[in-house]
Amino acid sequence: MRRKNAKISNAVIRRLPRYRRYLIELQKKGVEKISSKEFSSLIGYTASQIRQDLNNFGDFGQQGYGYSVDGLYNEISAILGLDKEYEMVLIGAGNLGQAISKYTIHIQQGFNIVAAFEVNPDLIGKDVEGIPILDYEDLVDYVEKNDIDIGIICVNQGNAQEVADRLCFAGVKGIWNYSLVDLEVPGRVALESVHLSDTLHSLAYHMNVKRKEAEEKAREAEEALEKEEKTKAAPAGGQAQA
Amino acid sequence: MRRKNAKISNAVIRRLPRYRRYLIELQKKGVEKISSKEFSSLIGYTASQIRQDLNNFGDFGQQGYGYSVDGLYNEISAILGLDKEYEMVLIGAGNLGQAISKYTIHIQQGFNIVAAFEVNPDLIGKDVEGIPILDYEDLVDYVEKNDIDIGIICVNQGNAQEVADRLCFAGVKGIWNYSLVDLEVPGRVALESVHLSDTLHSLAYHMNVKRKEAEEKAREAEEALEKEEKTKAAPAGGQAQA
DNA sequence: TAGATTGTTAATCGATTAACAATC
DNA sequence: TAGATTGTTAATCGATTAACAATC
Repeated sequence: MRRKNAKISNAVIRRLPRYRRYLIELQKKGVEKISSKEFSSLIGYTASQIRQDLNNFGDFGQQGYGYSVDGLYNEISAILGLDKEYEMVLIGAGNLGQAISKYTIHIQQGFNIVAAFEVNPDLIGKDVEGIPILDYEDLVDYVEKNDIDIGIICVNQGNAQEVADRLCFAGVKGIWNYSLVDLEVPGRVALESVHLSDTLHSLAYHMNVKRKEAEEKAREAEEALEKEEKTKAAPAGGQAQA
Repeated sequence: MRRKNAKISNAVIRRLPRYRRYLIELQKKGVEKISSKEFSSLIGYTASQIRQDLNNFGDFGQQGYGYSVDGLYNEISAILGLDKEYEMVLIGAGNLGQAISKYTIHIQQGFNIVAAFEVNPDLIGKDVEGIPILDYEDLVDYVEKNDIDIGIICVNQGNAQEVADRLCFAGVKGIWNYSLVDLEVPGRVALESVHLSDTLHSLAYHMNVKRKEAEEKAREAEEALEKEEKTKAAPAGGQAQA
């Protein structure tokens, strides 16, 4: 199988998990093969885009046949690195941190959260579904000794960069950031930031656009109605166009 | 102030909340004005892009001066609709739902969560920081009677579309979706999906790319070293280029 | 006024879509 | 083989960057 080595655009990468989700659904339904055309009508990307995307990584299909659902699922999983295991720590065991951890433990196979870290003495010593909550001061030591791959940052804005610095110093390979800040990390560390409030603001924008559209439409309908009534009031053919 | 009416691309919209976050930081620091060039070095977009983005909505700047930090903050907030209030309900009061609600209540001014809905009888009748947890069967009725704007979906995959259907039927204007599914909603309803696992998978991909890059580099360094040692072993000037 | 910086048009770059030859 | 569908090249579309005239 041929591999291309050009840099893959981020737009493509963001689509891969979605392809994978739909492939899981197809597997559940027992579907064995799918053409780019069928996949297109399911997932909403053009068939052309699907073929282009996949061909960034190899020739996964077969002319005249399509793509094997199992095969494609395995390929995409491997491309995303989901055939590997990851050791993770959580920093900030508040509501959001605890929820994200539970969510990850239950839904994400291969992503193992092994410890949480806190500054709050009321939480240190407790646990989140079996994950011990340790003292934040011991973070660097723990990450180094236990070869942690990923740090999940769920602390408040002000401390997020300091947490990231410690994690990078201690040698993590990736950071999953839920704080509101845009972190700075060295080039060797991968960073994925989930700015929840940004998504809410984007939602608010789109709601307002739709509201304005609806108002505009209502206004036009009203005008049309008024015009009609005027026409009715005037004698038929009264005001000619000329 | 002139307003353009062409459709704004989604790429622009996604940048607006980020501009706003940086403007808040500038306000905190007491900065009163900023040029697109200064803003660029802060936020990481090009000065040209910043001016283009803002000019989609109006002439917010002043030649020879720059942009007023307060003024721009207010404009962007208004564009995003953050000068309004929103009534919200949560559907699915599990770990993630509760955490998202608490997060939203505490951090997002203007977004009011007024009720949560559950099918689990152990949760119905309890509350989340003062928000009552009600019976899911009463959702439509409650949304209609209380003019709810936004529904937050934090239920499991299988039920998400059904929840969305009920919310849309009851008349919400927007849905903030945390389920794993890509929901179908009528055109009049705004939808923002936060696929947390997709972001984790994207992180895994980038980690693996960086790992491969590092391995490649290490391999090259080793080869270079081997070559050097061979050269050292051979007599100086032994193998000439000619 | 001169200098600075915007708003906006033009040029470039990149991503998506269309078309079709290759091939199963 | 004929039909179907991929892989890939070419065309189009859209977004970003550069350049500069307008103007504070």
